[in-house]
Amino acid sequence: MKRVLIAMSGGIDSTVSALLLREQGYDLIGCTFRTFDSIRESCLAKEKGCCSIESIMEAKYNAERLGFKHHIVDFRDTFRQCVIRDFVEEYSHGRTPNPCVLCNSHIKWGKLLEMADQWDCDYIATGHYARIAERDGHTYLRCAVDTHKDQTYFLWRLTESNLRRTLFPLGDLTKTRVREIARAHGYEKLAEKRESQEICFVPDNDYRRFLRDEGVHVEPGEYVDNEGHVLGRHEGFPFYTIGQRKGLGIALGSPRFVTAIDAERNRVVLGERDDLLTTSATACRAQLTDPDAIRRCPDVLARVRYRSQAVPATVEMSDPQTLRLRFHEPVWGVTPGQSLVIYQDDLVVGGGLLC
RNA sequence: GAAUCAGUAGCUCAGCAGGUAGAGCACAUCCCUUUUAAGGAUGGGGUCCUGGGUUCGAGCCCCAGCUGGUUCA
Repeated sequence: MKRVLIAMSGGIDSTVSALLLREQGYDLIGCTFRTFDSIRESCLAKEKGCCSIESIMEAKYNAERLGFKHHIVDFRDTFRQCVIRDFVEEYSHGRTPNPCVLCNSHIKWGKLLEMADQWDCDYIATGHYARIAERDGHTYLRCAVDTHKDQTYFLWRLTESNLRRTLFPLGDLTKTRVREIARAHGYEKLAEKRESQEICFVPDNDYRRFLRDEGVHVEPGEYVDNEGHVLGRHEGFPFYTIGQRKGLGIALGSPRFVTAIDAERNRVVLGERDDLLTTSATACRAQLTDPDAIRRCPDVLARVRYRSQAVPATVEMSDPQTLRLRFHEPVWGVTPGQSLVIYQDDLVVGGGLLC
């Protein structure tokens, strides 16, 4: 009997995943990470985040109810080292990070696989909406059947060896179906639960407050236009992101968007919506499943933000670490720090960090 | 000092034979969403500079004042 270590958050997706795997006859061990302490009052007042103590206990309870062992593992130090530090660093440099991408590769897969070895597990499993597929002898991440819930964007950093030991029980299911399964098994409350939607270590959804608490230096600066004319004052560049419109607190007659962030001079550049259209982009720290395949066939679909439309593009590789993309149509809001994920058909063929 | 223009929602402005006000932007809430955003929907907001006067009735007319801009001396 194959043994699977399943990551459980206490939410519906991982619980249904466990349920399905058990039905498929796997021997399960459950595991929940303790990644962060949300001790802020403002956080406690809000709904419990996926990493709250309540969720951890719920995960444990669900595992026991399903009849398998469950471990709570304290990764607070590692999480801070890998994920939070990068998050704070990136914002401090005027960039906009994807903490989930780092967490997935370092914590979820990195640590989970170590533990899988420790506990003699053949596979690890999570409740992500994604699939795995083979092509030309390579193992690829593949989009979920439920395109609306597809989470491959956050998983692009997983390696082939990661994927070969991974099971995604929800990849072929729609969210609606997952809810039905939960209900059918008596998990009524879980089925009704809202989608979690905030950064897990920022349960009150106020990342600005979080940055302040983490000691990021923030001081007011100037809004300027493309020519450098001063338009007004902002609260400090780390509080803004490319493409942001709301919360600028400045009225200039027509909608303005953040088009650039100048961390050096603490300036935030505002422009019109169309100023954010580009036909090229560069991504660093790139990763390709099969670089040769991309050289042979460099036409891809590129996604520049989670849930944004993937656009046809051509990849030019200068060095293995860097991807240069030429979009066949303008894309809006390329943002340094965000992930670039490239697809061929519904396979994730690579990704990188936009710069 | 004189002449002149302006003073209406947080901002920029529109309004009219004189009948107790509107638009864009901003802002708030909700929807969407395991990042930041975007997008969609809904909504809150105004002593119409002040004081008099004319009128059944004034943001709109008249007088005075205050404030700001411009021009002339």
